[in-house]
Amino acid sequence: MADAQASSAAHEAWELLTEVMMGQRSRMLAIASEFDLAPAQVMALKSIEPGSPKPMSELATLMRCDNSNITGIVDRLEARGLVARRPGDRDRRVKMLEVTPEGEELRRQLHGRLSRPPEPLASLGEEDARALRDILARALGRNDD
Amino acid sequence: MADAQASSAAHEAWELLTEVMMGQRSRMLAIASEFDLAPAQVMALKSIEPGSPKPMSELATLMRCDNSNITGIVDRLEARGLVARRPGDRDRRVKMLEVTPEGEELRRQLHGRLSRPPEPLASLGEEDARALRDILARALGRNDD
DNA sequence: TATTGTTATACTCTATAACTATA
DNA sequence: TATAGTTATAGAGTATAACAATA
Repeated sequence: MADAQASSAAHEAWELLTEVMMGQRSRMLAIASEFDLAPAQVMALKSIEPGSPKPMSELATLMRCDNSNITGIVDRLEARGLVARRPGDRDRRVKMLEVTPEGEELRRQLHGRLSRPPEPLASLGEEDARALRDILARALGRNDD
Repeated sequence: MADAQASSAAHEAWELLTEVMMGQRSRMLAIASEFDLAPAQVMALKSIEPGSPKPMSELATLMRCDNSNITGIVDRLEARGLVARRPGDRDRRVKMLEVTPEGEELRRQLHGRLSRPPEPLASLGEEDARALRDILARALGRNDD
């Protein structure tokens, strides 16, 4: 019964969180189209960190989609000069993805736009913002004790 | 400078929140495919509440997409017997969308799967869960004071 | 034999523009 | 003229299956 009580507050929190997320959908879409990128392209670009090339299959895993999709997504990013395919060193079947200088710049701009807290969070008082941060850190297992 | 401090905690909270949301993506996709629905179809079905028919244009607004997309999405839901188009009472140009009994049942099942808090939230202690709920309620303007 | 990435195919989502039937 | 919904079209994402090169 302690369990039922516990899940009630978590349940309500999840419903509110869902609402926050839904509210961000249009913002994300707007930012993506600002940069003339499809949402999947944004996700791919965010996933490839400068300085640490990734096999295509790893990108597929991160994006939870089939390898065959990645071919097209990377084709389009490569056509725009944002990422590049490089042959793998050991296994000649794999192709490593890396961000070009242009890609890095766009990535920076994207991050600048996406990392800004949306209205609901920005409107929180300092005390609430800190408490929220700490609770989320615990939820994600970033224990600071 | 109080502002810079304030946005720092909100900023960190937003980064953590983004992480929570990303973690839910595959869950959402999995649940959608469990019911043989595309993500946009899930969103449409969730948006049409039983007992309160909606014009197609209103669905387009809710889903942040063009009217023309809604035609196809509703076509497929209607072909599966989940929603129905009904002529508008006053303005004969509009078509009202309503959920069929089958649609209501599927909606119920969907909600049952989607409304369950995901791992990070479910793992929170009761005190954190309540605090999280209250902070999110304030963030969304659900003031209880 | 198994795996990485590609290609071919088919379906869904998306926006734009042109169209219809109403208003 | 303007609006609600459709159709036509084109581009992008998605999964499946078949394939080439490599392991």
